Amino acid sequence: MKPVKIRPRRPELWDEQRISLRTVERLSTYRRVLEDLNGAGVEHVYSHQLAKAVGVTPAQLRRDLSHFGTFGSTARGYNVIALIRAISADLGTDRVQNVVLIGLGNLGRTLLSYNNFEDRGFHIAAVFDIDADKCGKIFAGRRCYHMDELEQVVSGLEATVAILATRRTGVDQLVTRLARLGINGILNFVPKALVSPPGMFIEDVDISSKLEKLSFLAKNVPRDEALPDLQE
Amino acid sequence: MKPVKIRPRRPELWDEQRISLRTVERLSTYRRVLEDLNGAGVEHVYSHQLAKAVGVTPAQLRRDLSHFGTFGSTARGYNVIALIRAISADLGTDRVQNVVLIGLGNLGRTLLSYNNFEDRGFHIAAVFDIDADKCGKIFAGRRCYHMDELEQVVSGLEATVAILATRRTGVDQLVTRLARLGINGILNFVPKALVSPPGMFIEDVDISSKLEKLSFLAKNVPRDEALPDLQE
DNA sequence: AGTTGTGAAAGGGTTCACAGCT
DNA sequence: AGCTGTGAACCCTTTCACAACT
Repeated sequence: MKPVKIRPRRPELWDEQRISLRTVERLSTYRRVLEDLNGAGVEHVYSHQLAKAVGVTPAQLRRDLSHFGTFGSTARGYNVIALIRAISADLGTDRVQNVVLIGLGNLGRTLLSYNNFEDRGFHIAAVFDIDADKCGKIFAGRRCYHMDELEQVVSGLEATVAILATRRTGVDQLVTRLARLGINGILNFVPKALVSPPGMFIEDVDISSKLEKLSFLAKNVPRDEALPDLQE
Repeated sequence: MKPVKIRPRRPELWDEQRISLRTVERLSTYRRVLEDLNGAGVEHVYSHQLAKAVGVTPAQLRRDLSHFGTFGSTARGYNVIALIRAISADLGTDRVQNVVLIGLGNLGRTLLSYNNFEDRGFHIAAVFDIDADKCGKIFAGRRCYHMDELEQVVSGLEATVAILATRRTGVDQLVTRLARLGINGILNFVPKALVSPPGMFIEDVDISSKLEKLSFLAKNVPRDEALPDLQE
């Protein structure tokens, strides 16, 4: 995975500031664990404590954070709330973002009623399906629109991310349609390798693939090789 | 991500055969795309063709495959069916595997009726929930068992992988219970950093985290930096 | 004494480029 | 001519280890 050149908040770092996407992924988990600590009333945490709780090395945690600024104090470690705020700001989840959901099958409806999204700063603002029977009906408080209304509805939402939970047929055209609407990130549940237009980021969620990985490990890795800290 | 020492099928390669887990993950997608090609009647494929279809470089594809044997012919490239068989054998999905599903909320029920698992060689052989109201009832053809029956039911299944779709409370104890039952792989949908007993592999599926990654990219990456081939 | 942030080193993964083959 | 499989080079990521600090 190539690192990505980011647009830093402080212009003096503009040139050649590169962040690994792995670092970004870990930021999510850091924040989630920090929320737990905060809920438990913890105010300050040392890198080795937080690192243990998320399953990384202290050095990696400190390195990851150092890309975004210096948050720690030598005496007390990291202020939990301040660090949550800082990570949220970097991820862009410090304000609620509208996302669009396409496909209201079993999976789509489950995602729609998945509270975790709202908790983490994402609001499913509109839902779409091709099935005319579903359109007009209300699902988890949202009226379902027909795919034909996509352009019209989405343009008013300022959404940049779409969740794809449709069947395989026609997804490629759908992706280009979304790109034209200003969507530049897709969370893809369709088990198919999408062709991504320039400027579009696609994150695949392939659950079967994870099962296959586990199957491989169960089959090939001797018990004593399996380390407790194996992380993704 | 550390590479993993595997138990090679050919003993002459025993010492120091190491496979990157990234390679294993890609194997899944190779196979999926190969199935498509096979369905379209394609018999042979060159590395550059297959690589383009899955979104990796030809060199990487060849390198990945080379860890498991030599499958290609200089003249005709790779035989599609033979390669599917070889990858399936390596992943361990050449025979159907029983898996266990724990938690029958919205998500659990969706996973239960998700055909993709069966298509890819995984059979959900038993489902469990704590809710006494659900137990005894039939969901997608499977009787729901109570968590108390876990030991009794699972021991007869020869399952090595469990899918966790429960609430957060009590998951850690659940993981150790599963470990004692011979489960050594967990597909975890619970948004919590699990502590993994020795010998246990845990794959987290954190959908919100992927949204956060997309949010970061949308916010920080200049349009012209977003490459069409950005893969995970 | 014990922590953070970070140069430098080590380790791991990807790509290059070509020998060997058809 | 054009492919595969692979040593070697390159690049990216993680870890080490320590100066600066409280």
